[in-house]
Order: sequence, then structure tokens, then C-alpha cells
Amino acid sequence: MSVAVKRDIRTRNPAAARDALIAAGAQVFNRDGYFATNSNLIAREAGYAPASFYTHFDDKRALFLAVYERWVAEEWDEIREVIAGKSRKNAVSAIVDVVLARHRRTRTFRASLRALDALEPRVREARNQQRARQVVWMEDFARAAAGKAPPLKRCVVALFAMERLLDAMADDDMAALGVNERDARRELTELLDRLLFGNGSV
Amino acid sequence: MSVAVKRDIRTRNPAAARDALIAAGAQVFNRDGYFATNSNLIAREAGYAPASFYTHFDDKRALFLAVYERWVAEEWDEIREVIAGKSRKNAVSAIVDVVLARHRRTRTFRASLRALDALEPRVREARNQQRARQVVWMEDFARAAAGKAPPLKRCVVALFAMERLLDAMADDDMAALGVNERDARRELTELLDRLLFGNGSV
Amino acid sequence: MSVAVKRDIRTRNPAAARDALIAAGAQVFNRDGYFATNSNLIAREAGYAPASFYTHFDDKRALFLAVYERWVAEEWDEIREVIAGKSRKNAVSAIVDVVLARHRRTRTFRASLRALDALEPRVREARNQQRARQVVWMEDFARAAAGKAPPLKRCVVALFAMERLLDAMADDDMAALGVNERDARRELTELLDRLLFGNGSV
Amino acid sequence: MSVAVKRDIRTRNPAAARDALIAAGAQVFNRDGYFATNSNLIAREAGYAPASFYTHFDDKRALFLAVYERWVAEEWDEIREVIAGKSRKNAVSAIVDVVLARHRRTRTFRASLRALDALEPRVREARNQQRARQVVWMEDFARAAAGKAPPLKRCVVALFAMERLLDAMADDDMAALGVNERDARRELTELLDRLLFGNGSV
DNA sequence: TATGAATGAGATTTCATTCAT
DNA sequence: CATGAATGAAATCTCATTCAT
Repeated sequence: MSVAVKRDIRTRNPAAARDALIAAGAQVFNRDGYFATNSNLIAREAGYAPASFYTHFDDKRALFLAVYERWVAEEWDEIREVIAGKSRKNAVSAIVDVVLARHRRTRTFRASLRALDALEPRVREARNQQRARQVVWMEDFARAAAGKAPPLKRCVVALFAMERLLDAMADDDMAALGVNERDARRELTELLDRLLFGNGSV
Repeated sequence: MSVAVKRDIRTRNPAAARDALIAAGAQVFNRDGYFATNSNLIAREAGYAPASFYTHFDDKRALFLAVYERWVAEEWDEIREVIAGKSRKNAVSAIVDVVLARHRRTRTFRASLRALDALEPRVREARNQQRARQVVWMEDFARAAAGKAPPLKRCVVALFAMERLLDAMADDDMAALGVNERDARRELTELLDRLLFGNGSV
Repeated sequence: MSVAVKRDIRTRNPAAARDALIAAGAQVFNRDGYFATNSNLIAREAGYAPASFYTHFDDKRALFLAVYERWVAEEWDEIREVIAGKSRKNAVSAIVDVVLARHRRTRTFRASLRALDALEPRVREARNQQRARQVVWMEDFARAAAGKAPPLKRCVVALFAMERLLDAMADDDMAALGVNERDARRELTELLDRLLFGNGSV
Repeated sequence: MSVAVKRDIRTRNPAAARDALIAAGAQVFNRDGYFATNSNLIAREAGYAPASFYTHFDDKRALFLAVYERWVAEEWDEIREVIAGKSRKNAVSAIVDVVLARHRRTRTFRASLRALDALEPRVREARNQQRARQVVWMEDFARAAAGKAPPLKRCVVALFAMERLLDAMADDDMAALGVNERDARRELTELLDRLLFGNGSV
């Protein structure tokens, strides 16, 4: 039986169980949203009994944190992969492509993330740590491109603006206001360029 | 008895009941968050029985929508009041003051709003309608100030950027990344100025 | 249907519901013991849904306290009733009869009581308040019988000794050690007499 | 590693494992109470896995019994040790000292004991066997002191009274009723004296 | 004998919603 | 319109016990 086979692989392999729960969590959080689901369902989707959830995570919140961490790691991986060997200009465009596609695939997950950001201090911390990493990366990128990095405050402002604009594009809020994606992308690129390099051309 | 008096006023006065429920909802959503509260509790805080909630609202979601609408209306009122008789330059600064203060007072409410934005289509629609109004206002403001309005796409981008930056300031995410409020405000103002008027000085 | 009739009587009568829950609790605590039962079951036995339990009591512990209070009140009532019009000597004997019979009917309940005494501060307090009342009663009784009351410390000692001896008799621990009830009663009476009146005859 | 050493000693040493479980049980029952703990936790505190518990005991109840037996044995040991070479009068006082101190150290354990007494027939039996031994000891003691033993019924009554009074003192129930320890001890001693030797002086 | 992992069964509790008055 | 009471449905979490190694 397939169930038996499945069990054979996973049983007594806690790392695989954790993994399966994180994968199921990612899927379910992104399908139903954090608040519209529960640990029982996620455990079942991962192929475990409800009680087994608690062998690996303290509660739903803890699983969400793990899912978020994996989500972030995957984003960095994807970005690293896609910019390898690309020119600066093409790199920016490729990053926007990648992130926008990811955002579109994880719309409901991101909504939960935004909600938990304000509700769960641990999520907040994790997000701000992630942003700090992004700011450093931005500074390095700008330095490599223009010889010197813009002031921290400008990078941070650029980061938050970009965060919201990518969300708005991925969630079709831009479109709802009558701005098509091509224009939105161009405006975003220009904005980043101005902020990070202090001029209007890429 | 005061309770009796209270009842006398409210009983058989559906508008007052609706009002009281919206006020209680605003308070509770901002204190406990949308997901951590329930219609029974809100009804009680408004001075009504749980069942009475359903006389006025279909469910918690419907109440949230009404609270959001009132929240938006209050913001416009506050802004209108504060910019009356101010110069353009002072108006922008005053608006930031007012919105930032409001944001700080309604931090948990806004978190729920961001979450519901993605979870409840009706909330999404309401927010985008509100944004459409804001864009029109921005265009008018820019036109009055500079003779001509920037293209729609630029206004929309400015709006989303401002939305996120004000949230980040009010929620202390800027501070968490090492940017103090004064700098953040200056960067925000400059950014808006560049986007709406195409230059770097206010 | 009898269920419908039952509902008709109880529905929308919170005092009756509370009452029914206390009665069911008394029965179930005495049948299964506090730790071997649960609020769902008690609610069902009282004719209510599990959730209804929480309309009337915070938790199982709170119900236990209410059951204990009723149990104590009933004991005083029974004693009052039985000693009415009896001579001093006959009164003591009648009280022992009544208490012993009650103890035998409530053996498992008393076991839970002894356990909770140490586990739940509120139960402890309630029991010590009850003991304080009993001590006052003893002092009054001794004063009426012998002209003066014995010192408090002696009354308290007498109370605790009596408490344990009645428990031991009712629970057949005396019998297990080879002491029959008649002898046990005589020893108990003599002990009380010595303690309260300082001599060996009643 | 110390953990490895610990394992080396215990592994494949069922007696040591049993021992460790009883010791952990004694500690945990006295810290958290019988009903507020579980076999998984006790096994972990003993340094074993949850499943190992079942290699040595059928269930939590069986462990409790073993803990009780050890508790009783330790009491006899302590008493034997402390009365060695003491006069009769000093012996009684020393016993009260020892037992009171033990009771105070094992307050929560005793509470569980009193609860299980009525809930678990095996515990009941074990306690009554222990009481039978105590009665024999009392008879011997009285015989040695006064030439002849009091009747069984009197010894049994004395035992139960003493049992409760020592519990009440150790649990501060005496104090709660306004009787200080010194007075309580004097009353207890006098009571025993009267019961066992038929007079009022020690 | 020892164990890590897994789980069935179940207890506690919450809450949106209904219903009779 | 207002309501107190009641509850079905469900989510969270616990724990004794089993099983394969």
C-alpha cells in the first residue's frame, strides 16, 4: 500500500517529519491562510496524525516561523541563482522577475505574514533581521555599481518602498488603480535607481 | 439607574446600536486584534447582548468593514481640519504629523487591516477605493502646487511607497533598522517631492 | 417526549441549570471521583451540552467548590434537624449517626475533597472556614453543657481527631484494623467527652 | 561525556532503572502532585525515555505504590535511628519531630496519597497494612512503658487521631484555625498519653 | 533492556449562531 | 429591536501506550 510505503520512508526520521510539516505548512498557509487553518489539518496533509504535530513544533505559530525562514532562504537561493553571471542592469530586472513570480505564487502566505508581523513579536523580529540582511546586500550592490553606497537611511527607505511596490504589483493592487505592470515595473526601477544611485537613468 | 437610562436611550434605536457596535469594534480590534476577538465580546463592550450583534451586522467581517470605513472617514476629517489655511509646504508636514499620530494610535487595527486585505475581498475593494480617492487628491494637490499633475503611475507609486513608509515609521520598523524618525521623515518628504514634482527640494 | 419536557422546564432558567449542574456534579464526583471525570460528562448528565457547562462555571474546579458548599450546607441542615428537641447526650449520638451515614453515602466525594484540599487553595480555604464554624459550634455546645468552653486548642484538636475518626469509620478503615463500629463509636464518644468536658463519662 | 557514563551505569541494569524511576517519581509526585504529572515526564526526569517506563512499571499507579512503600520504609528507618538510646519520653518527642519534618517535606506527596487512598484499592490496602504495623508498634511501646498494652480499639483510635493531627500541623491547618505549633504538639502528646496510658501527664 | 517517534483517544475550551420570549 | 441562554462544531493540546529497532 502506498500509505505503508510512505510511512516506511518517514517513520522514525524526525528530520523528514519536520520537513514534511514545513512543506505542508507552506502549502496550507498559502492556500487557506494562517488563521483559516489549524495544526490538525496541516499534520494530516503532511501524512501525520494531529498529535504528531506537537512532536516537532510547539504550536502553529512556531511552524509558521519555520515556514517563513524557509521561504526567505528559498528567495535568496533563487535570487543568487538567477543573477549569476548577469550584468548589473540585467540583475536588477531578473531579481524583480524572480521576486514578483514568487510573490504571485505565495500571495496568501504573504498576507498571513503581514498579519503576524504585527501580532507575533517573533515574526516581527525575524522579518526585521531579514530586512537588515537585505539592506546590507543593497549597500554592497550599490557600492559595487556606483563606487560608493548611499546613506543607510536611503537604503532603508528604498527597501520599504520596494517591499510595498512588489506586494502591490503581485497582489494586483497596482492594476486595480489603473497602472499596468510594465509601467509599474519601470517606475519601481527608476525609483530604486534614484534612491540608490542618485539619478534617473539605469 | 444609570443602566436603565442607558438602555432607555438605546433600546429600539438601531442607529445608536450600530454606532455603539462600530465604536466598540474599533476599540477592540485595535486592542486585541481582529483574530483574537469575537462578536460576543464586542457586543458586550458595546453594552449589548451577543445576539444583538446579529441584528446589525452579518458577522465580525461586516463589522470590520464598517469600522474601516469610519476609520478612513475620520482620517479625511482630521487631515481636512489640519491643513485648513496652511501653506502647501506646511500642509504636507502637517499631514504626515496627523497620519503618523493616527497610525501610532491604531497600530493593532492596521495590522488586522493588512491581514484582512488579503483574506477578505470586500476589505480589499474598500481599500483600493480609498486609494483611488487618495490618488485623485494627490493629483489635485500636485496640480495646484506645480501647475500640472504627474502621470497617474507616478502618483500610484508615490501612494504605495508613502503607505509603507508611514506604516514602518509608526510601527517602529524604521527604528529597528537604525533609522531615526527625523531622518525617515526627511527621506519620505524628499521622495514624495521628487515623485510628485520631479525635483529634490521641498 | 421526556427530553422536551425536561428542556421546557430548564431552558432559560439559569438558576435551575446551575442547580442541575451542581446536582450532577455531586453525583458524578461521588461516583467516579473528581479526577476520573470531566466537565463534558457532568454537563451531559445534567441534561446540557458540554459548552453549556461554561455558561455557569469557569471550570471543573469551580463546580467542585459549589458542590462542596452545598454538601456542607446540607450537613448542617441535617444535623440541625436531627438534634431538634434532643437531650445533649442523645444529640451527640444523633450527630454521629447522621454524619456517619452521610459520609458513607459520599465516600468518593470525600476522597476527592481530601485530594483537592491540598491541590486547590480555594478548596483549602473553604474547608478551613467550615472548620472554624464547627469549632465555634463545639465551643457553644460545650459551654451549654458544662458551663464553660474548653480552650480553643482543645476544640481544634477534638475537631481534627473527630474528622479523621469519622472518615476512618465511614471508609471501613477501622474495620480493616479489626475494630468494629460499635467499639469505634464508643471510643470516639469517650474521646470527645474527655477533650470537651475533661472527664470520661457522658 | 557524563551522559554516556550515566548511561553506561544504568543501561541493562533494570534494578538501577527501577530505582531511578522511584526516586524521580517521589520527587515529581511531591513537586507537582500525582494528578498533575505523567509517566512520560517522570521517565525523562529519571533519565529514561517514555517507553522505558513501561519496562519497569505497569502504569503511574504502580509507580506510586512503589514510591509509597519506599516512603514508609524511610520513615521507619528515620524513626529507628532517632530513638536509638533515647528515654521513652524523649523518644515520643523525637518521633513527632521526625515525622513532622518528613511530613513538611512531603506535603504534596501526602496529598496525593490521601486522594489515591480512596481511589486505588491497592493503595488503600498498602496503607492499612502499614497502619497495622504501626498499631503493633504502639502496643509494644505502651507495654514496655506501662507494663500492659491498651486495648486494640484504643490504639487504633490513637493512631488515626495522631495521623490527622500530624497532617494538620504539617499542612498548617492548625495554624489556620489559630492554634500554634507548640500548643498543638502539647495537645497531641497529652492526647496520646491519655489514650495509651490512661492518664494526663507525660 | 532501552528507545525515539508516533498516535488514538479524549479533555478543555472557544465562539458564531440560533431560538424563544 | 433586544436578549439571555443554549449549543454544534471545531481547535488546541495532552498523554498513556505501542512499535520497530
